[in-house]
Amino acid sequence: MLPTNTAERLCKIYGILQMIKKDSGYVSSKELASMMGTTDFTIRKDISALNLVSFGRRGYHIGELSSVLGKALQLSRPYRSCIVGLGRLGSALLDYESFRGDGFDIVAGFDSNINKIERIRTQIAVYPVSELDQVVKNKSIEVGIIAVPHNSAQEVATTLVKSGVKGILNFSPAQIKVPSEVVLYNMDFTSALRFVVSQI
Amino acid sequence: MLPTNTAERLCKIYGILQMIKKDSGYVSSKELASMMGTTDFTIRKDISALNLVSFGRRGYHIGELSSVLGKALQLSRPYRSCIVGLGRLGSALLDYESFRGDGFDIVAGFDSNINKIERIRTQIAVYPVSELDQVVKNKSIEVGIIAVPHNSAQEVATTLVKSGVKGILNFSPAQIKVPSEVVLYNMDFTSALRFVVSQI
DNA sequence: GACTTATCGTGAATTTATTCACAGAAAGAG
DNA sequence: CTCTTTCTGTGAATAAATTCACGATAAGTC
Ligand SMILES: NC(=O)c1ccc[n+]([C@@H]2O[C@H](COP(=O)([O-])OP(=O)(O)OC[C@H]3O[C@@H](n4cnc5c(N)ncnc54)[C@H](O)[C@@H]3O)[C@@H](O)[C@H]2O)c1
Ligand SMILES: NC(=O)c1ccc[n+]([C@@H]2O[C@H](COP(=O)([O-])OP(=O)(O)OC[C@H]3O[C@@H](n4cnc5c(N)ncnc54)[C@H](O)[C@@H]3O)[C@@H](O)[C@H]2O)c1
Repeated sequence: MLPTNTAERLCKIYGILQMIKKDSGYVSSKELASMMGTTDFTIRKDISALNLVSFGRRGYHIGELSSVLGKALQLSRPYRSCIVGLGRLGSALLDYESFRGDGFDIVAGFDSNINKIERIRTQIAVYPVSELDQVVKNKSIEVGIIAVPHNSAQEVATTLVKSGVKGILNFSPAQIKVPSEVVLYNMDFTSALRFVVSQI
Repeated sequence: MLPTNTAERLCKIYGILQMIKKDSGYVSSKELASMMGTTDFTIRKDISALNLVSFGRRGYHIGELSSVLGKALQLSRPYRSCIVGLGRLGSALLDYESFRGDGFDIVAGFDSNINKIERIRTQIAVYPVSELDQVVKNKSIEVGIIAVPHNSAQEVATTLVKSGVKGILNFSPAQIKVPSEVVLYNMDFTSALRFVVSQI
């Protein structure tokens, strides 16, 4: 498996490639490095983990690199995903159309508040959280996005895992636990802000 | 200065301490480790960088550790912050009351859309983005949170830096550049989702 | 007060990540 | 066709981060 830091950077590179796809067909390690705030050797080392052979003095062919990365990172097919908790943040995520183009198919939203579910206006199907297990199984949802208050986060995570979700993106500040075979990534805004001021 | 990973974990620890403050007065490296998904030696090494002396068989005194961490990470005073871009995400952030309790004083919001500014209902003062420079200077705002579309992100970042902001949290997927003395942290949801599926 | 136990602090060992240095490949110029 | 330039790929060197091992300390127990 790819080293963690390498995988993280490769995901970033993949995103950049999607954005610049229309531009001239090649991109160099130096250009990528300057966009990502790292060095060209790091980029080359990262990419060299993919056994891509594309020499010359023009850099990497964007289409080719993109496709190799897509395979290595398993990004070449869309992932069925859901959002749990449709408050301020969750409903913003539900409405974010770019996810589809980025390879994430948001196919369901869940909330515990029935009134909220009735009021919500969106293309995406929304359900009471009591149906989470059933819907996740029926729709073979693989990724769960948690946007509930921190005191409900563990409970939601546990249900998601039981229902068969393979990966979780957690927006709550709660420290949740999942079995080691399930991938968990935390996006804690407050921690991020704290890190920023700690580095000032 | 603290090693990057250490600083990041210490911020997380600080957040945990704030949450469990009411509980019994001590917490051990093992407990922290299990909450954070790391090991007890790592926690102890991290904390040992702070020259905290607190022996015994009860672990760390929560109040004491919290105060030492607050000093080391410069978190012991509130930081004046602003949000630029009051769309779906930005307005959710503007409304997130917990930031205040977490030591971040959101004192202004900005948007380029005048109609939006008039319609927004919030306690926090909102301004057209044309006044950003002036307001940031007048209110001595230190931290900027970017929630504008990716094609405006660099422009906003440049203005924030010119106005004197010291740290930036960027929610757009754009790869923005700032002078090295300004702290930049990116929260790219799509990259995070990609990382999750790459690890599945 | 001696004994037991849970926990910390930290130097040393190990693993992981980054950086360097340079050979090799292709594109373009003359 | 040869020379120059601009890239990549990668083994070796360096740096950073994590893990281990264990002595030291204080709380609780008898
Ligand atoms: N809003 C922000 O800008 C912001 C910033 C930082 C962190 N967060 C975190 O993101 C999470 C969501 O924040 P928010 O502002 O959207 O909160 P919110 O209160 O607006 O929304 C939470 C939603 O979750 C629903 N909910 C509660 N328990 C549930 C359960 N067990 N199952 C399903 N749904 C449930 C509620 O009905 C509500 O609709 C929180 O953990 C918060 O700490 C939000
Ligand atoms: N909404 C989400 O859930 C989500 C998810 C992932 C990433 N993001 C990113 O977060 C950012 C904001 O997303 P959003 O969904 O809130 O977008 P949005 O379109 O709802 O809001 C963007 C806001 O920025 C304002 N704006 C545009 N240019 C500006 C400028 N130069 N100065 C000040 N304000 C300006 C617009 O008027 C609008 O109000 C985007 O970069 C998006 O890619 C959002």
